[in-house]
Amino acid sequence: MMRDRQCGTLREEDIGSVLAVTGWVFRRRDHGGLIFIDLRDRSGICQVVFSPEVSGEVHENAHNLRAEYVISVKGEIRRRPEGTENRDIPTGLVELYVKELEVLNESAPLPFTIEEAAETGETLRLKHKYLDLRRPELQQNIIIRHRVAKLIRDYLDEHGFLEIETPVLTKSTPEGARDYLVPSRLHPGHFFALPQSPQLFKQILMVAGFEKYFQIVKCFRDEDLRADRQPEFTQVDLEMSFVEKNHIFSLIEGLMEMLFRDVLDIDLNIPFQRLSFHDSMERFGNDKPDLRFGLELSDMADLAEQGTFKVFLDAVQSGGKVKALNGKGMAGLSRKEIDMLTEDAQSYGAQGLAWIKVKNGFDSPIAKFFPEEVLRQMAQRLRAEEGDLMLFIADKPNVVYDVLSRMRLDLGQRLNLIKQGYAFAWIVDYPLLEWDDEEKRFQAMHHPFTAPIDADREKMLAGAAGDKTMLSSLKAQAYDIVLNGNEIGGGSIRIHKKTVQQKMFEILNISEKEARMKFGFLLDALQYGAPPHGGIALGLDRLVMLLVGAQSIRDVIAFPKTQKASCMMSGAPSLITHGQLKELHIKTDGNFDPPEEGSVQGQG
RNA sequence: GGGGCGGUAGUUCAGUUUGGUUAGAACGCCGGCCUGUCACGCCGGAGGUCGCGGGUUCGAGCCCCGUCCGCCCCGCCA
Repeated sequence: MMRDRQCGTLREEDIGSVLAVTGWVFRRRDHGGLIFIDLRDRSGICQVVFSPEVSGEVHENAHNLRAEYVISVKGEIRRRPEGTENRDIPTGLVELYVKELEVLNESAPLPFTIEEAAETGETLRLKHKYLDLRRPELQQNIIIRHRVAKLIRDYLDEHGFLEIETPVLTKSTPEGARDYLVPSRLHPGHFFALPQSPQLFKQILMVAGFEKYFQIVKCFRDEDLRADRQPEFTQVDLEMSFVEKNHIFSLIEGLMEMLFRDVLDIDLNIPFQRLSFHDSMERFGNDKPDLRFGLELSDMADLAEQGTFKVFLDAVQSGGKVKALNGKGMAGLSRKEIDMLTEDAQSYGAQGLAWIKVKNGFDSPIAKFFPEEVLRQMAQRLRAEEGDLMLFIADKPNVVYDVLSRMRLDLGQRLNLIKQGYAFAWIVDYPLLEWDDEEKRFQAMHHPFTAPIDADREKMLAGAAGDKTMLSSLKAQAYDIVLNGNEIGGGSIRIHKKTVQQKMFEILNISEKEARMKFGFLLDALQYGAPPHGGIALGLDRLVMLLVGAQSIRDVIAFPKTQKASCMMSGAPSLITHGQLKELHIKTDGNFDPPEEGSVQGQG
């Protein structure tokens, strides 16, 4: 080892010892006489001192040190002179007086300084990700990510789970997201797909009798990116046999409890609250509510019907909804400010925004359409008091939910309602199916292997595949886990009987031939004694993002991709040679000018 | 595919509204001075394809058209 200790570990008890440390020159303060350097390694920083009184030669050489040079220094640990201690850092009571200096490597001037990297444009940081990652904050994120993964492995191991790998080169399944495809050289015209998740394989592992499987695994989806979505991301994927959803819930609750205690020293309240999909939509407008604050939606349809405001009446009569939020203390808003709220609502898809100020009675352009008593009941239902602003959206149900759920988040922020902390919830009783108006058929809301709730199984098996009302009413044994308004995982109890699975395909209008072609291996497996089973997949990137308080999962992924799914550092994706294309039996249709054989590949 | 914001020195930004002399600041970098600093200080210096292409104009960082890249969002995706 080139060093005796790590920089961040030096303490008072080391005073008098002669030790070697290595690291990067973080900051230098060259006084001409004395030279101070903050030396940084993974553990932290310590101050090293070059004094001509210790060694004239070493002191002379130290003038040439620059930012991010990698050095090894050896010398005596001394107590800092009284009054010069730095109480802000753990090593601040001591310093290393350098007797020997070795420059292990020099560094070119940096494109951005390590300490100010956080304020540097992301393009540049992504291009030089190795420098961005030198920042203590980002390094901490990656270290915590490691710890989380390690804790999860240990926890699941203790609970009898086996980590089993599944193929990365697998079969394309057109359901769900767009696949990343990999051409097969040995099968011209054929393609592998990178897995969107190991769904089918983990179910087959249950049929194989492993009972408890897990994997921390990369998944791939060729869809557009967001701050919390990358084309390749990591799932904590698990599956269990002989379980009901409650078993999965308590397993995951125990896991979260352990993680939050270990990483954040926070005691979570378990079990987490459960909310049906229906209630979540009615109360919060979406199925990933941020439960750190109230500001719930209230249904106003019955009261709206007692007035003569045409927009409200039309909405109710055409099967829509009228719902409202209470803008606490917002009655003082000017007309212009309310117009801005209206613009927000419109940008979220609403036709308009109706409002009533509770201020010396009821102040609103639409107040005249309602009897005083109805207005009072509206206020009562919203718990609106003098000084509040009632905000209404009337439209098709999905528009009302969508607009108000977003306005709820906006107002929560604006009114500073969002409390510090971590609010978990299970969202349960999802509809099994979802009508796809474009394709005029039902889609599986979760995926086609999700079982209906026990109470609905017979109804599903007996019903006609075209019975829209019946099919819409079926509930699934599917569940999502939500944290502070983020979906961090989801899963279901699966169908383990071939007859039910076949019925499911029938409902989804997938022919037997088509089902065989796409999922034949699963159907085969299901007929040989498949146990009841179910599981869940957690988004590791999002979970770590929330644990470290990052704004984007890019900050918890060592080498993330840009919004256009390219890697600024490596230049991927890149053109390939004619020879490579030919070997794969692929012709591209554009004039992309692939590089010639043997030529150096361009960097984007 | 669509909407919004951004791209000017190594970096972060100002300058764009209203086109006009030599495009500025801070930090960083280079040189000098400095023995208790910790964002060290002081003095001096270098550093620019104003993302790229085209257009309008006597004249474009600024106006117009196109295009590329990054970020946020919708669609998409669980």
